[in-house]
Amino acid sequence: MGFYLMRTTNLYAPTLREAPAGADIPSHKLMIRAGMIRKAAGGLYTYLPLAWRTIRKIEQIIREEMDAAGGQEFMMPIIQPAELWQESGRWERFGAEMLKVKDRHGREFCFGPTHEEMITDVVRNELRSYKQLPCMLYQIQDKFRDEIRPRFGLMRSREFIMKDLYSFDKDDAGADISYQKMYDAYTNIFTRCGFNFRPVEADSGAIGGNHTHEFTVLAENGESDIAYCESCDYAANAEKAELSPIVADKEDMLPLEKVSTPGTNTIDLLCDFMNVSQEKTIKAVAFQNEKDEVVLAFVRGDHDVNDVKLQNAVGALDLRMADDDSIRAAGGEPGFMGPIGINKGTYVVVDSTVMNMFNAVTGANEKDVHYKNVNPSRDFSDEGIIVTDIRLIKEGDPCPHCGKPVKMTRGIEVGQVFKLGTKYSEALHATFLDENGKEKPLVMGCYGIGVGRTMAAAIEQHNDKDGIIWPRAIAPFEVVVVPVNAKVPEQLELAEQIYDGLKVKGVDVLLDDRKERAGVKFKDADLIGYPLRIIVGPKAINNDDIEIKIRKSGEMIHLGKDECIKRVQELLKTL
RNA sequence: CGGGGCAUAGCUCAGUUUGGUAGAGCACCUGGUUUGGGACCAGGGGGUCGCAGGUUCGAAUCCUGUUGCUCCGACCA
Repeated sequence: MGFYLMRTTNLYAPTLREAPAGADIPSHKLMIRAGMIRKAAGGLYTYLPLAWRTIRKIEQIIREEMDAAGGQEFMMPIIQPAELWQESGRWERFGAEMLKVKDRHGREFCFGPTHEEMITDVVRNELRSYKQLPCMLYQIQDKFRDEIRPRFGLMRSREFIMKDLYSFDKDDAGADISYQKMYDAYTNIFTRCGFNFRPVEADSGAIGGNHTHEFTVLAENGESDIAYCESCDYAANAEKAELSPIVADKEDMLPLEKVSTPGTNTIDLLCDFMNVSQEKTIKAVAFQNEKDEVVLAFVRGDHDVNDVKLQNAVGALDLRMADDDSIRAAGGEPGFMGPIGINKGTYVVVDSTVMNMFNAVTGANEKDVHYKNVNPSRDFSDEGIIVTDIRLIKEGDPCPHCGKPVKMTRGIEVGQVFKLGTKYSEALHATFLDENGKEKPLVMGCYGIGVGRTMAAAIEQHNDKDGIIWPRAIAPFEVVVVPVNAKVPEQLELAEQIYDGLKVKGVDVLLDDRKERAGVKFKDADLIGYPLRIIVGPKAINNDDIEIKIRKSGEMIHLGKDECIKRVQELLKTL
């Protein structure tokens, strides 16, 4: 037929029986074992042909949806001049994650960890009129972030492929429309990729901005904790999920009293000693911000601190656990901290729920001493304390939308949509003239998809003990044709005929013509995870009995040569 | 960055305690027998034992330093 035969003998896909030490999660192990990726260094991977085919299919789906939503594809450099980042203030703020380099003249650059500054610079001189708006530009580009701890293969690598689109509108209403278009496009993309996913409300993080959703694939090995509601459509990243204060039953406020509580430096020990429930205690957690100032957070004993909320509450760039010396310097005592008696000027953040408590127990800032009958509404001076929601959501907490108990699950964040507002356009003076000739900053949005991570997430969600189970849309090949014994000319010829027949119909097909034993080829087919396998053996030659095996269900279909092509096309539609 | 672990053949690992000729399985090459779920037999290639110092007649093994990888905690697509 004149088609180039895509043969396994001509495919660089070195499969491995065992995964190298250090690959821990299924997607990482399987990508290595299936001959898809190889590691060059920590967080740096080569995409071998099978992986690259899948990457390109994912990219193609993204392109189609971005274009349909009005996006225009373009390309920016990966190396970016320091000046732009200094202008936006992120040269320092991005920190060590940004890989900085100097050219031969000593001029400073960075490897782009993201492209807000670049794009704003591109448009600021020539996107000047409201008539040019809205405008959406996107690229599919390598980015580099010098991650503290790259891990899980492509899930958290340092160099990674990302689609990023930037929208420019003349006002908030326009930006909302762009945001919604992208939200819908993302929904289409991840649906087409075969995911079980949820768009979740999220914190906007270092990138800035005020409204954002993360598109999260539900999977055991995800790095995000997701709270979601089965009664309504609420879903949020745990670090974002807001909580209303819990109202405790009213009690008479008893007089504040110090009690000796030797050795009770944890909530568990304290509750045992005092014979009270955790709900009657106030837990203290001490942090330090980037200026080494101490931030003391107080939540109910059975609750945990949400450090993202806390960070936002005090406007910190960075928070870490405080060391004991710093705690003492602030007037606290490790293990026995309380809000009463802390030095003025120290950040004291109290969770809203705590303020509703009655006759609670809290540390007295002296070793082996607690206060009892603490009534925050009476005993915590308003002066200098911050009262807000800093609590981490947990399973069973009331849904912020409908009040029903929420569920928790793990997820892999594969995409994120942001309303940036005018943060970057103001910093970089990217303005346009409106209908009245008035100069205004562009209203921006940015929208990212981690392409490699999307591939990894697909494997996390679709695998079994034998290997990968690709959704058809992003499989490296849709079908593999396996002559059981490629040394038998009749089998090879029939397999080639079927290959040609499928190829004519536009099916993405591979011929496993290796002169290996059948078992080897079957094992590889399962490992690599082609959605369909067509087996051409002696039965096919003698009895016109060709077998189609469906990878996902394991189902085996027997049919004749004449029906084969048509049936494969039908089956593919269901996978 | 903090805390643990590891570094020996392409991959998985033994050998290190007690210093004395560098090993196995898988993979690879040759020949033969096999051929519907990772075959078998015979032969073969392949390692400056992460790197640099030191101790010793002699170091994969002991000492010091260093680098890389990896797992656990704080960042993120």
